[in-house]
Amino acid sequence: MARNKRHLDPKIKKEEIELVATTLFKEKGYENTSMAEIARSAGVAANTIYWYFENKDDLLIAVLNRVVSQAMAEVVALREQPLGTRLLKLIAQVESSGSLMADIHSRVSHSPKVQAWHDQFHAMVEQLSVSELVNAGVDVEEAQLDAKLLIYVIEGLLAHPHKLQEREQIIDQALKRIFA
Amino acid sequence: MARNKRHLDPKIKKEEIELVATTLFKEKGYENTSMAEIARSAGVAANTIYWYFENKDDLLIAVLNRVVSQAMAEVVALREQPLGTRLLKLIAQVESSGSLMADIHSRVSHSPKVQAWHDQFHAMVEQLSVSELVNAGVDVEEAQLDAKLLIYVIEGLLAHPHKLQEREQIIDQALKRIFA
DNA sequence: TTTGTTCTAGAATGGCGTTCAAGATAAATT
DNA sequence: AATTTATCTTGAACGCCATTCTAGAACAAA
Repeated sequence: MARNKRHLDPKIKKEEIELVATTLFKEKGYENTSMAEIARSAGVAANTIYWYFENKDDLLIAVLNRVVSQAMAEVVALREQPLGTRLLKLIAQVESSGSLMADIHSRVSHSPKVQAWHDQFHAMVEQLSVSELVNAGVDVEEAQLDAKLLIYVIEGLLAHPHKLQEREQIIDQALKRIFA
Repeated sequence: MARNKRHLDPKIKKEEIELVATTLFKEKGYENTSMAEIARSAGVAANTIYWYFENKDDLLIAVLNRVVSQAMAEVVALREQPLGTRLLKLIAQVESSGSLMADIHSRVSHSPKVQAWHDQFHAMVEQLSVSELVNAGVDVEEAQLDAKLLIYVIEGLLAHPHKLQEREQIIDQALKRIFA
């Protein structure tokens, strides 16, 4: 017993755990997914996960990096499209990640690492938004503030359920107010 | 043993539990406060709480009602003040409740009751915001959308740390954009 | 005095994230 | 080829948590 599966490439093992965790976190949310379940789905013992990740929050961060980098790639492919269209697409993307974004916020107070990830992510998004706004003709000084407004509106849209049409209306309104 | 404390007015007992829970939830957040700790602080056995409340989420709802009704009273006292001032005061109020607002969002997916409370609370705040905006001269049709924008911005401010000055700037900017 | 309702608490349950100790496997060194 | 070392894997346990079970105490009504 205590059979070892070293013959399976160990680099794939970590990958597999991240992949399974990504799926489960997206489907059922962070809190509703137990380490035991992740392990079962990945075909390893529960404590094996702890060889690759310090704890559950670290696994969450790995999942987040994975999800964000993929989303970024898909959003970059859409440059040339108008800002509103891209925002809606971005929101749809993030929304397909289920409650992941909400999960981040609820873990921020528990884990300094998640906190750090969150802050950095916010800074990045804010920077991107500012340059988008400046590009679109907003005064440089005000772009900083407008970016925050826009981000908070988007977070609100993500955190609360909306019909697609409602979402479009709200985004339109936000842009209209900013570019009035 | 199994000494009973009936001589202490039982209506005060429930009150005491709610009061202690309010303090602890505000101080340390919902997830970081255990039922055992609440019970200890209230001077009862852990399971006694379950006579008064179905579960921890129900206790949270009782605490929320308590906090909100108090906050509402203090905000009403400020009518006559301009909208921006009142918003800042409101945010300061809510912020003094620690991570309570964030805790709601993180419990919404776990408890249908918390979900219902959250939805109702949102509807109420939205209604109030709409009438504020209409009062302040915003077109009735647009007030609906602007209210959502405003609420999401406020939620964003609550969910993320800001210096007082930053907060004022962001609120000013939001109002400026809406009333442009 | 008896009966019933309201309340209390010790003990147990089951689930969770996490740690421990004991190995198995494969690679590196002799 | 033999031995040591580093890398992995695991069953079993730990401590904490929300919650439930069961027995019974306190009081009110009959």
